[in-house]
Amino acid sequence: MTKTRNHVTQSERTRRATLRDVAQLSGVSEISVSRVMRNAPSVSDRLRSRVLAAAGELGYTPNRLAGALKTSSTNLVAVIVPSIGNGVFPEVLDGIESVLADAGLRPVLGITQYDRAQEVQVLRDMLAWSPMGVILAGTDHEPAVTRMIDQQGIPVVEFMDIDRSPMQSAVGISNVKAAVAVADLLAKRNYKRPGYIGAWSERPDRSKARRLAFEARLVELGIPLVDREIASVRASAEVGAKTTETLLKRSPDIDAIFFANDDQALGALFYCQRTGRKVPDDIGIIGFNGIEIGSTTPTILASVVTPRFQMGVETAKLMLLAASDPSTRNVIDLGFEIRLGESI
Amino acid sequence: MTKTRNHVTQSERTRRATLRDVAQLSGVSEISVSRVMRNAPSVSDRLRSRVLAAAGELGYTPNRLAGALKTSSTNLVAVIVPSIGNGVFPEVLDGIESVLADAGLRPVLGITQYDRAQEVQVLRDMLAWSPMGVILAGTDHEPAVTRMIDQQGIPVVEFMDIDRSPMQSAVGISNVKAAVAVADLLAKRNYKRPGYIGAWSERPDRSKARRLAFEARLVELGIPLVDREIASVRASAEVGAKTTETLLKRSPDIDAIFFANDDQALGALFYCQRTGRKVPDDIGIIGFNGIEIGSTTPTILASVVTPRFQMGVETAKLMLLAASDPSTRNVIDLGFEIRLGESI
DNA sequence: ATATGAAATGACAACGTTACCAATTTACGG
DNA sequence: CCGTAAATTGGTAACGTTGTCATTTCATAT
Repeated sequence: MTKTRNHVTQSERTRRATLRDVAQLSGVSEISVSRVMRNAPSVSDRLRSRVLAAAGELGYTPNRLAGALKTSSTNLVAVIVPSIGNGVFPEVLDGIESVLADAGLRPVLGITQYDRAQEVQVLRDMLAWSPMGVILAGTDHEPAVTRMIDQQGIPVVEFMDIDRSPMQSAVGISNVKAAVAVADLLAKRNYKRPGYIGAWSERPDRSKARRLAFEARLVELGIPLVDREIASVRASAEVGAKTTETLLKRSPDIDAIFFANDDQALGALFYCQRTGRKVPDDIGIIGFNGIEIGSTTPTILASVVTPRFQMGVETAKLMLLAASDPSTRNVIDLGFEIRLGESI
Repeated sequence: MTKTRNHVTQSERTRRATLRDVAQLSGVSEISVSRVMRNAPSVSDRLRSRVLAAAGELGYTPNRLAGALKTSSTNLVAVIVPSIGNGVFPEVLDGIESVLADAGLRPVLGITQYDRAQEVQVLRDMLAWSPMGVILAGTDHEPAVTRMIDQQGIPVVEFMDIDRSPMQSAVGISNVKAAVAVADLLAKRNYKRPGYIGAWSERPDRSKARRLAFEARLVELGIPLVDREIASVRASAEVGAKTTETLLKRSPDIDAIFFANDDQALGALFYCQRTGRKVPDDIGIIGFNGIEIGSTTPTILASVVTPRFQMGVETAKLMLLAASDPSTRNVIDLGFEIRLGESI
């Protein structure tokens, strides 16, 4: 037998145990240890228990780098989102993780800061780890993204909106339908002079598409948009108050505002109350996403409630499905619900 | 030369390009290609450009599984948190990611659901990938966690609280100091009958430690805690309203409540206003974390403001430091600030 | 007992990369 | 133009695992 190591260095002591160590201690072959660790079939109980004992004694942990190299498959899932600080993504991520974890898969996180070029770079970096799949936010990506994923031949699931057709599968809601529904609601409630407020963190096209659909519908309804304001910073309640102030100063006769997110909408709600405007009598407010706090405010915030956790769950489920059947091509519309609240 | 593949299968076409492919196309050795891809020194410009051309043509991406196996080092950082749906962790994670990304490192995400046993399991799973470091929430872990990390000999940084001594390094605030500060504030504002409200998502000991410190200080100040209520579900505004109702029904003479989180505190604030209790005249409310919305409410929420993003940033920086100098042992107290607001 | 097939076990060669050393080329002073 | 050192290039052997195939052991029917 070849003596690979003929000098026992200090690192010898702390070296991570390998299959070989376990095999030697338990007096079986390496491949048998491998089979035991993987719960592969064709292993006798006697051998299994002997191996497990040795593995326990050595504190052996399989080295997935080696295993993955050999099988060229990992339990890693690349999850790339625009942001994670606040807003909707943490909740979606929560749903994703909960399903992946049960399936023994691990999310590897990438954040793009809403920058398409960064998405490409992050994806490239992640693909070097041979993830078994990729989860992306939105359906609007650089061509390179599609190309790289196609080349790897792994499943992709896109979550958030389903207004454009996805690379393979997608889970989300129709932002267009939501925008139309809000416009219809405003008309039904007899608002005549609607406005729109968004923010930087709503930059991607799904938000723009939503706004355009909103404006188009308003025109159809005969109550065209009076004015809009898109903050150039991340959405927050503070910013919501500021943008509302700006918008109302410029167009004081606006009688309802559709916000691209609830943070701004709440800020606006509080701003109006502080400045003596009656909501919804003087001005109607409706937000987007249906964050929890909005349903407990003294004036309950109207909002388009999106199923964020469930979106994550369904996204991950679709990933599992695609893993077992690569031909999977699904688009799941989770729909939305309008919480009327008391602000509209 | 050995012909490794003598049958060109269909997969041959889609097979991911390897060093060998690039080497053959560019007419250099594999090791030279490796050097070019890693920007290793001792490569002539001529060779470099030839290799890069070939790599580009083949769409070659290095296989990190192989590289990592050989060097037994990765750019992966295991990040294990109790939860991610809402609350403080997304913001910390945001800070962590922003620093790691700049350093070319990737967070691999693990969620424990506040379950210590799960933390062990998740960590074990992640260590199989030989991460270059581990980031954990809190300083209270199963002995197995410490053991496994020690055995791997990699850096750990614990973030959140720094009241117990960390395995290696930690970044956070002192929950004990914060609790004492709140108790002192209540005394100074002449509250006499304080209460405490927490929730399930505050389960770990850092929250308990905070509560105990709060109670102990109140005793010292001669205004012992009147009553407390710990919701057995995740914190939310809705739950905050409910727990407040329960607490005040049981102990109607409570004149101030310290909440373990701002979600519940906001719910309580709204609940009191809805039910005609004047805040802070009838009852004082102070929360924990200082979430943004609390600073725009008509009655600004008093809260202990914690530097969550910065906590993530400093945590990741410490990880980088420990990566270059494994003997790093730091404890960074980021401190907190009390936003007095208008609710206390 | 013996034949027969199934179950259990093992030997060996990869997977794609990089560390380590050796070989070759280049640069430059005398 | 030569010798020497530095810079550049390459050969070989791992890293720790698993797929493939061969070999051994075992159970069962005859």
